[in-house]
Amino acid sequence: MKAERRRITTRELAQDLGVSRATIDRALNGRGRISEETRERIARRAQELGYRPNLIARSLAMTTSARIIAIVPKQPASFFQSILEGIRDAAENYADHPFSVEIRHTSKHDLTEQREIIRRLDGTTCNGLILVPAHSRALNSEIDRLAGEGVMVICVNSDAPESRRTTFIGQDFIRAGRLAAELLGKLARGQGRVLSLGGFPDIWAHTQRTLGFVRELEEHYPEIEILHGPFCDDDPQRAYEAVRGAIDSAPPDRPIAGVYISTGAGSWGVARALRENQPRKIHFVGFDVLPENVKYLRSGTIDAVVEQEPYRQGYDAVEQLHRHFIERKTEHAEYVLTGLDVILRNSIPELPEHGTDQQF
Amino acid sequence: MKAERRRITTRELAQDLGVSRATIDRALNGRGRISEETRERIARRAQELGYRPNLIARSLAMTTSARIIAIVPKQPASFFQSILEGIRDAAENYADHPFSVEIRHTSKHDLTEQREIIRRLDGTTCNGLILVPAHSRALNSEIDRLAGEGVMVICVNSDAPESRRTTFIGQDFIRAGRLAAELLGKLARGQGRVLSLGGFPDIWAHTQRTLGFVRELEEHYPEIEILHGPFCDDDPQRAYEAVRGAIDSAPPDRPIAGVYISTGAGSWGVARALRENQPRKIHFVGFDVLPENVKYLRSGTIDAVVEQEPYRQGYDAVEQLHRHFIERKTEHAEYVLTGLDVILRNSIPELPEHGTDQQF
DNA sequence: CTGAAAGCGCTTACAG
DNA sequence: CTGAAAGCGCTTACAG
Repeated sequence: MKAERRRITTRELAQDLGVSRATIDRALNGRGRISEETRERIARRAQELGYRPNLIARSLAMTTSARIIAIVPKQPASFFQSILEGIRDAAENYADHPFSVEIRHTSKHDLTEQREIIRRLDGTTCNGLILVPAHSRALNSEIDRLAGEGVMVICVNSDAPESRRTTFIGQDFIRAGRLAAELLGKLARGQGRVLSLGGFPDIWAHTQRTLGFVRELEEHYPEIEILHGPFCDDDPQRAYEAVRGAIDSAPPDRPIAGVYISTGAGSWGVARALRENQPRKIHFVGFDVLPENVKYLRSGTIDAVVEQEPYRQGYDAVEQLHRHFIERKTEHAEYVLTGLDVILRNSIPELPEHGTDQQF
Repeated sequence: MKAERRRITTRELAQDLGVSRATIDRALNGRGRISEETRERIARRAQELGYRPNLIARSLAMTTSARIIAIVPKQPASFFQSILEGIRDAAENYADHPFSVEIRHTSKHDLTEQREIIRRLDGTTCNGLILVPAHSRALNSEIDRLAGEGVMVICVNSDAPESRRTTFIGQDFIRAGRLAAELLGKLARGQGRVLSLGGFPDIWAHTQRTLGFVRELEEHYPEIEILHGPFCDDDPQRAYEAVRGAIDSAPPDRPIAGVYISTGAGSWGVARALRENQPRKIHFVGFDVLPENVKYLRSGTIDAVVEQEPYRQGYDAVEQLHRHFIERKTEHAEYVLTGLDVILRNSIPELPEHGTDQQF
């Protein structure tokens, strides 16, 4: 890049020190028997001469491969497809390296099924695990067992924050909720009643977003009254009913001015209820660029969604594992924050290729 | 990744066909003398057996290196720093490949200086060029000359659309303008007068954004009246004065409800004028996450900026060149669209590390 | 027009 | 505890 001199090789380093290249390898990569004295001498000299291994040569020479397993739900396809593509593209990118990514599917985003797969894994069958945890706590013991066996576990999209997973890759959920509140507050001009709906009570992403949402309104839009609605899991139908109920039972002099829900699939349930409530305009900020949500964004029923870049989450997870196993980086950020994008109608270029999951 | 069988090598392919590996290489990589007949036979068989070269082995073996030159302005640092970091990080990522990226700085984003550097380049000194064109047309003949000599030219951040550059990496400017209009229209609830200010008349990014802005308002917010203001180049002071003038001369019964400007540096000039106009709230959507704009986002004077992911633009430019020279991909998208993000106060995690350029 | 052989910078049995 | 040598899958002079 800069006018840096050609990098030094193990051969030159070996010659300089009067030892063999095999010894260099043992010293620098901690393999097998070597006297502490020579190890240290070699390490120091390598440092002095600025030795850095040629990673592609290493990759070409290595005989054993790091085995990564990624557990990804099949449904809802419109959401997990993007994470999957990110994982696949990154894996293909590293296809020539001693590094393989195998994908295991669960039928849906379900704790029991996910736990079954993880139970059968151990430190001899894989070196790394990519996971979208279906529960914020219930997988901790399995994750911790794997971590104890030397498996590097990465949580993607949602987190198991108290487990021994190495890294979480995804949204800063608190800020995501705050962002939705900020926009909703602006659109409502800081006035009126806003209905706040929950997702799953046991999914970290959902609870944290609502926390951020409420905090932001309280701090910056004190005149907005928050109407706390029920958890709707990730179920559009329940979200639909909750919104209908709130609209119908609101006193005429204090109507609903805005709606919030902390989940992507719930968002289009909310949107359907609001569409039926035309022509009264109720502001609504949801989550995730799902095909159903895009439809309502186009028609104006959804003002905006906050997006989390699922493709990049998948891609970055593989990259992080590559950095660990191939580049042998030892430091790993606990949080890799991706995607906190406000998506409006004009943010969407065209319909995503994959179809929708259901006829809702 | 999947349970794909081990990839076939040149050695096996050669054995299968009863030729040498050198011949395989000549056939597949179009090097030197080879009879059309054997070339075709080898190509067909390679296809049948699904041969794909091991790219890291290739990189390790190659003796000549692709030379990439990137021309990046030093000022304004707060903006170009990010592009530069993207370029540097990507280049470092490929440090072991026969692929070098050299950065040449201009002092500011200036046509004359930029053209001087390009004039001294040719097909023997470099293979690829990364450029943030300082003019939408005036560099065309130099770009075309380089393209004619086999240099792959990539425009980043702004475009020279009628030149023979291979790819433009950056925003869809029309949509960026539309997005700003959509948000401003929503915030103003489709009512009132909106002042639209220009940037440089010769920078593609600026003119196209304003085009998109005007179209969106006309199509979706027909009741908004557009007040067409002057070009302010990229000068905060001129933007400041234009806004002051418009506010002062607006008739009391038809005040300014919103402001738009198509440039990032202009945005903080607008914001300063609006801050002085407190407490009347005038909506404002600008461009780019510059430190000065972040300040006004925090205080609420700027409602939002539309962001273009400069880091990624730099990174992707290097990656595209790598794909061409190392992976030898022959197809290249003419447009790689990055960053069309709406940034609100809560989108910003913390102040960027680098300082500001001037005391404005 | 084609092939045999050396080499890129590492890792890894194998021998001592 | 240490070294000599083969090998990863390509490219590239060199020879024919």
